[in-house]
Amino acid sequence: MSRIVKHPAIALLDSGITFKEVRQIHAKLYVDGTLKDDHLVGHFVKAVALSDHKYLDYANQILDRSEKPTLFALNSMIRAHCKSPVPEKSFDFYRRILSSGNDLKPDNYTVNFLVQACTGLRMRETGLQVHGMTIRRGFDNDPHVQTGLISLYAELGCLDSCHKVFNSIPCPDFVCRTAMVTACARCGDVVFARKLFEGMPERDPIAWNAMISGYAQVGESREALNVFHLMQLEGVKVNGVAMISVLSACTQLGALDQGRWAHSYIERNKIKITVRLATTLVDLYAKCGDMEKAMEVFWGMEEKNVYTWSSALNGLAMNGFGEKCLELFSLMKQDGVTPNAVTFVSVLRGCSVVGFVDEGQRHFDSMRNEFGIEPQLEHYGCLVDLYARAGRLEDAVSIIQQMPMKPHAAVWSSLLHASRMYKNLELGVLASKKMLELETANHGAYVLLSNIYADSNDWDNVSHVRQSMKSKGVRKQPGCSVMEVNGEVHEFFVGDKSHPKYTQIDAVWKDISRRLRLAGYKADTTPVMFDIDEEEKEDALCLHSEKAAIAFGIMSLKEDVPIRIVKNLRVCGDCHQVSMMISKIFNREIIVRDRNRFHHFKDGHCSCNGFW
DNA sequence: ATAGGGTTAG
Repeated sequence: MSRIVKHPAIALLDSGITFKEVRQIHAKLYVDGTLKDDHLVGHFVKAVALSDHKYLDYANQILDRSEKPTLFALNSMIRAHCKSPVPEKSFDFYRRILSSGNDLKPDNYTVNFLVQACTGLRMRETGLQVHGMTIRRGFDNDPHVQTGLISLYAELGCLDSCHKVFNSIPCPDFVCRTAMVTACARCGDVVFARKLFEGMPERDPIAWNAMISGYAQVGESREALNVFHLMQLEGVKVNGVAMISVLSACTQLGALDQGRWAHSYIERNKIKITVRLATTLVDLYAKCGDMEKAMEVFWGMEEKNVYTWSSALNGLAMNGFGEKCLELFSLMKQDGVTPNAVTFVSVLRGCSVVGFVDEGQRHFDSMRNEFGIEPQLEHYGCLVDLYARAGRLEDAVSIIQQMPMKPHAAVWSSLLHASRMYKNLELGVLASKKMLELETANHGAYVLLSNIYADSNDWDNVSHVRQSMKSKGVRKQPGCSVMEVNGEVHEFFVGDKSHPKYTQIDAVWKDISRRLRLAGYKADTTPVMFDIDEEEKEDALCLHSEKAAIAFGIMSLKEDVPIRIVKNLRVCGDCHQVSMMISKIFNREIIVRDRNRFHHFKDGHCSCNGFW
């Protein structure tokens, strides 16, 4: 048997390479006879196939010219396809192995890549078949395969199966345990994930990252940051991947100071700023309301991908800079970056916040016509919102009637909000009824419906709505505001008195109320009627969570520091008005991120111009 | 000659 020496030209293919170069190398190898050796063809096929998904078809052509493809070459094709956009093609090459008669037999590599292909496909049946096959062929004791199966079942959402596989392994190594930590966290059992993590005899940086991202992905951002601190205490080396999860936790919390600290940590420790990491930074600053900094990072990036552009576009739309969002979208296209379905959600929202109906419609149409993207439910939702906000309620209704899929509650919710804003009782009633058909327990729909009736002084119906709400036992998701002061995250719940400085907050709020009343403020009582429980209403000190947060901000932050609040629900009309007034009376900038967008309150105005 | 666990946008 001859020794296999890799051709130097093949080594060139390891890094990013243009198609032209691939062809040149191919020609060279053909001419010098290298491709007569099937083993070397295997090398070449692997190098081409793995260097870029775009070259997969070409790699296949090379393979087809091979007299007898080697198992290595076919495995390489399976491997390259299983992480491509078309994992199903992996099975074509598996069939080629099987149809080669006795010449070739699937080995542990083959099954491992097939398991990964199933993971990419997220197809239960296929996954189960491949699992059965690994057992039949006796590869279910292979640690790589076992770990792959755990990841597969996690992707399928079958936590039970993950446990079965995991429990069948007598002594799982730390790679396998890490996969299991991720599997549990993704499938919703973050408590067990933590238990496994704590029980690991050996934890490398990847295991730590799995735990941090596990918490970040289920929204337990504070615990994610806690684990990150533990990681540092233990002296584990932190890398860029961990920092992505850390930044993402800060983003969720709206913890700008901690996010800034993480950013400087990255720079201090010379952690390589990849496109992904920088994109996360753009998202961090955008979602913490510091759009200037977000764009500074964005423009500073040498390489940007569709995620990067989409983050920036989303940030601009969320922060109310609709026109800038649309300008940036043009630049994106000029730059040759192809927008995808996610990008269009941000673009359509950008149009929405500035009321550019026609332009929004044009972009919507361009999805299919120019980019071949079939608009999804979300896009129709944006379109309805676009027309509804602009007051074109009838157009919004006709879109809902004509959309090719069943409208979801959010679509009706857009119409409902707009109906109230434009005082269209009839449509408001229709929208809330439709909304409640879809989500019987939607507190917001009841509140808005009752507000609509209250607006038109229809008190019979107000009490009717109220009763049906009670009889159905609808409970409000408790309002919660989060605010960071001196790098510490404070949480405020509606009517909650547990904050250590509650007494002081209460006193400050009383002072604020007094000055608001002096300035002519009258409480908007309609939302109050339904936004709070009986018990709370009797309590003179009841505050929506953002009011408590604002009071705490005023007493804890210097005057020139903006008060930044993240809220889990939409801001109510009363809080919105109060925030505008406080921004003027106290000369404070208040930045509230609610469920959907930002409100930048300054000098008595809000960036949303009353549309939210 | 090849393989398993962690990461970004709605």
